[in-house]
Amino acid sequence: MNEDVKDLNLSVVKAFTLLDAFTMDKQEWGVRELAIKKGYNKSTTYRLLNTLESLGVLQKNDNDKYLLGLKLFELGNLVAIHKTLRKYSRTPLENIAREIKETVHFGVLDKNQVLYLNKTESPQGLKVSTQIGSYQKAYCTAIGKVLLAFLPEQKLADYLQTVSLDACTANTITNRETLQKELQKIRVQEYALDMEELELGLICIAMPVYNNRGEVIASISVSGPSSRFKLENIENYISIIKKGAQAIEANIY
Amino acid sequence: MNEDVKDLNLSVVKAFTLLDAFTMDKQEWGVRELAIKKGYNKSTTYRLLNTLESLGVLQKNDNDKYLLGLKLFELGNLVAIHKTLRKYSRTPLENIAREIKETVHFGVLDKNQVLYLNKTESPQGLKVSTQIGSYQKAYCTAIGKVLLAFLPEQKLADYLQTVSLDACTANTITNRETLQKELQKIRVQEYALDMEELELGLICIAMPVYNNRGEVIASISVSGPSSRFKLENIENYISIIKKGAQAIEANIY
DNA sequence: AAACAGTGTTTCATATAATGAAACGTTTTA
DNA sequence: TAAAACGTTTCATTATATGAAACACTGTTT
Repeated sequence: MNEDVKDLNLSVVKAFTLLDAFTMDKQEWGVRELAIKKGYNKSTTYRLLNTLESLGVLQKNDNDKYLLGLKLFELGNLVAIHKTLRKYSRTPLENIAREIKETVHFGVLDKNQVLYLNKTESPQGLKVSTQIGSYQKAYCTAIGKVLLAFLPEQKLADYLQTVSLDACTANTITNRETLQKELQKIRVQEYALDMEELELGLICIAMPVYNNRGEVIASISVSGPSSRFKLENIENYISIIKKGAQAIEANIY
Repeated sequence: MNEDVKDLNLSVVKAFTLLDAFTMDKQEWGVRELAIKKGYNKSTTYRLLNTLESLGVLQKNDNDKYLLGLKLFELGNLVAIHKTLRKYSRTPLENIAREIKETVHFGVLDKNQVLYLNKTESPQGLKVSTQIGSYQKAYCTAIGKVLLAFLPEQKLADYLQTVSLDACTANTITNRETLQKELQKIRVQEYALDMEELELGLICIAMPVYNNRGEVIASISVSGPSSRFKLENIENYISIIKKGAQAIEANIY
């Protein structure tokens, strides 16, 4: 946590630490509960929240609870990195979803995790739902395994050394050597499968997206419940996803 | 500026003031230039930027310049308010754009300005391009005029009293009474036109989106260059946009 | 090659501004 | 009706943000 002890502005750190408490699962916070949650003094928390509200970073609900505010929406839309990727992935993802009728995700690797940049949800009732902008473990998702597989050798080695391979389901790869072999296989076949490795009942298939220097910069996945997702369709899926990947590749540098 | 003199955390205010310097037009900032721009001390600016970087709010470029970071992308995607609107506007906007082949915008009123929540760009070369999450003056845009027209009486009165009607082009409505009459007309006909009132050569048509209590909560617009945008097509445009508005209305509460 | 200008970075004494315990109003719950 | 729960304000204290100046590094100019 306190790695470098650089001389940071503590108030600003606290402010963003407070903001981190706002998640999909808990979108509303009162002063007191947030102070307790983060271990800050009530007064401090109160003033920070107040400050953030006056900046439009937070806004108050009817219940006097705080919510993330539109300033963050504004700033979030200005983030330059990956913006192009998001923009040009939209239509191809939709085309894939239309053909396969399952949820399609688009992500990159950031800080050794999968960062979801875009998605198109399945039109069907039973579907996967991931939060855009959220992170997920790389080693147990199809997208993540694709991105890991095509990582430069040294970066992959670093990852494999430092990552903690916790089991999410009984199928999760928790052994470094097994993972290494899996990644080798993915490099050859140019797609990755996630056979309920992250979540029981959830199967995904992912393929790489290349830039024009031949580097893998992103990945597309299709996810569905194991009840629908039949392995005999894989060849079909692959060709549809490949088409989408190429459509994205045509637009990026 | 210093309206209430509430006791705010100044560091946090400064941090966000720095972030506000990052715009579409200027996405990169160095320490020194940003310090000068905001009138802060170089050391202070340096430390704030450093802090923000360590939080992932900013990230460094190759050139040692700072860019908005992925933390903001993450937070921006969690902003609950208007999220539903964004989600359900996507497909209808695309359908409109496909039929009309012009850029389609979707926005709400926030702090008396138009906040753009979503868009689908025209497939044609010559097109309007607005930044999602950005704000625009209400009184000289079609979306804005629709949203003003259906504002509760008191709120509209407040707006008309306080707004400064600056001319953007020769066509901008700069007279309060003229604007009031225009809004009256919009209420009746249920659509607004922007005849080069914001920008020369740019014409827009906008229509309201209602919630199920009959209140106007958002607006859809179609924008195109005056060279293409013919008034004889208006009836056609109206019916296409109306269809889109209804598709959105079907999904929101 | 030396001087210079333009950067980011670090230092350190100083004063400002963030801090927290406690008290104060409200509203909600028992 | 008491008590608990919550947001808000106060005020003395001390922690910490501050800024001028020096430093280090880079590329440009003379």
